[in-house]
Amino acid sequence: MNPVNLKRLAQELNLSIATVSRALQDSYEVSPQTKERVRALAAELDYRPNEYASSLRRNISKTIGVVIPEVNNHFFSLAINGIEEVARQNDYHVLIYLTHEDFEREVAITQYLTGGRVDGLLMSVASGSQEFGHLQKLHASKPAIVFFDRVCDALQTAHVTTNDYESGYQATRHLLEAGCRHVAHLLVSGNLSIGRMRMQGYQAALQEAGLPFDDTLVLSGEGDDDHNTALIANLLRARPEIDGVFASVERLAISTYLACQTLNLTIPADLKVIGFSNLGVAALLNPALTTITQPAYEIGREAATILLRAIEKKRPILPTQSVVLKSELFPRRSTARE
Amino acid sequence: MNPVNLKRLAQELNLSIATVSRALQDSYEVSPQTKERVRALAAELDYRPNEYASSLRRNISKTIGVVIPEVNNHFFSLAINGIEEVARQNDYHVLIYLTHEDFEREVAITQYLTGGRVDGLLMSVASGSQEFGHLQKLHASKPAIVFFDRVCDALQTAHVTTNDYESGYQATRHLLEAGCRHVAHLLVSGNLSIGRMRMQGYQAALQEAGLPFDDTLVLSGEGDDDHNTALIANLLRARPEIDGVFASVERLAISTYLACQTLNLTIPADLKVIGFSNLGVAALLNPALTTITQPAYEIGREAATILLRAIEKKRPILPTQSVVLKSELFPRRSTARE
DNA sequence: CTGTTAGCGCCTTCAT
DNA sequence: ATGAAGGCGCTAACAG
Repeated sequence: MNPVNLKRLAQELNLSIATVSRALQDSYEVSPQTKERVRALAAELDYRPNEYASSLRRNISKTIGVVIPEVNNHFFSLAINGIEEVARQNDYHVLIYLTHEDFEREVAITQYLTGGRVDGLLMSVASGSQEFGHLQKLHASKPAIVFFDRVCDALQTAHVTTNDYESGYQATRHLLEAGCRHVAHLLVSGNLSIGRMRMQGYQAALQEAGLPFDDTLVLSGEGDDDHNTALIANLLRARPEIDGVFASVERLAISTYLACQTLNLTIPADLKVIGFSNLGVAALLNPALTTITQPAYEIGREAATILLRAIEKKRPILPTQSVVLKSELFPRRSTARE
Repeated sequence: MNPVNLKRLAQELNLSIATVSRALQDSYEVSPQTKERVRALAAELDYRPNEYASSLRRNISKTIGVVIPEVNNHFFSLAINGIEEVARQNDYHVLIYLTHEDFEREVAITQYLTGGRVDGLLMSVASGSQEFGHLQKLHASKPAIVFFDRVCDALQTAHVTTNDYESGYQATRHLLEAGCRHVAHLLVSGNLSIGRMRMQGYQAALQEAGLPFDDTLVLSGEGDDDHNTALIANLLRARPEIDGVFASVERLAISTYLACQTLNLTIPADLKVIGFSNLGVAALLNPALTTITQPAYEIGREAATILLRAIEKKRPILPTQSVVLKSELFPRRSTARE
């Protein structure tokens, strides 16, 4: 059984390969009758073009890559959901790579990607990344890049983010208004743009309330969950005056909850907690956890849309195309998927 | 600036393209000195092979596809985590496709994949899929397929599953031993293998306890979360004798919880609930939710390992290579990622 | 050990 | 409206 390719179709129809190719692309310079004949046989034999050949020839892969820290996280899951949606609508394929917050892996992956495998890239940088030579090299090599959530400012391209400064400010104010006077702040990494923005919001709210900024109340939780939980427990034990916690990511909010369990602290009676979270259900299951939810699905859609549009138009992406979406305070539900 | 390809390297080194190619593949029939010269220049120019050309020529793409219902779900997220891990270790790329439990999409995706874009496929079928002609056609066309969790028996290949019958039995027994006499069962779809197995375990436990199987206590929740929650609330309202619920998937367990809230029922005082869940944190955040956790990460690793091994050896996958892993009852944590 | 040659399947001038 | 021919970048068989 011969493989079903253009050659085979051409032979069976007594046409040239070129004509068959054109017919399948619905070229205007092929007669309607011929088109019909070609299409009929293609359907009958279930012809599928070899996309690798096409990619090689046209230097376009119809594939985008998604590079994120992890997928086991509602924010990124929902974002992928949005990305995949847009990709499929435009007949693009989605390759996925996980950095696990590890700089080395991120570098390895970007190298892996230099070489035309993808037409574009959607990326949220790892918390350990401080240096961006690998991204610059990649960007120079070809693919368009759009950052979402965790941004890299060193590249001349668009970002899709949320109003992190404002959210940090509002979250902190929420605690202050509830009567807190010693608010701790938990963040993943001071390297990350989102961490910095949220922290600035936190500082602004404190300042506005006439409270001092105490950097010993700021904790950076970069390890695994158990480690972070222990760190938080230590902090709470050492500083009993802490009456509020603003967790800048979901996992730290949960670790805070667990730390409170071990210390027999009740939320929100003993300690008020507010945290970023896209795990809508967790908030529902435990109303004591106050949350800020990012529109993750929309972020994914938005980022993918900008990327694909730029690819199709073969135009570089400009920073001016960046988009800032709004997070939702105290949401009742996680973002729906469609 | 010329593109950096084999031709370019060959010219600059006064070698033939073939020799350069061989040198980069560390072929034994190239002198060490030449290899070194080639490697040095390749590194200097940051040469990256064009993988599409290579794929075209060798008819191997070093890419696998993952087709799953959704990613915004801890089970699948963790599975992807495991899959990506194994793939990267073996220098494979991972394409991802979401069916959203929709049969039509599943068919469209499989057609999309017929044509050599992937060497293999990892798949968990959509709940709406009852007919598997699309999968058989795909399988016949080329790529190796391994099913995980939601299996398709119609294909002659391996599955990676968990001990669903046993888990269903144990979950139901857990409720019976806690004194329940009217245990409802919630499942996604009677079409799915996992649904059937878990239900059989449920029935076996009832039978063993001398209780009748009442199919009006079995609810199939195929809609969205709000819809399911309403269905469950209706059931609980109409049948106040229900004192236990066995939810066969996480989302239904959560919907049960929400339904109880609207009815002012307390778990576990008024109603005992046990559910499959990979959302370890949710269970931690609400200890009233008793859970069964599948080793999702290991399932992903296992499935990917079987698939890649078969691809590398160019051997068909046999049903005898199937693996059954064990779910964990009442776990303290979700499966770690590494 | 190295080079020459012939494609993989597809697209795209250029010619008719 | 159709065909012939060349080449995308790489690999593999065959020479030497």
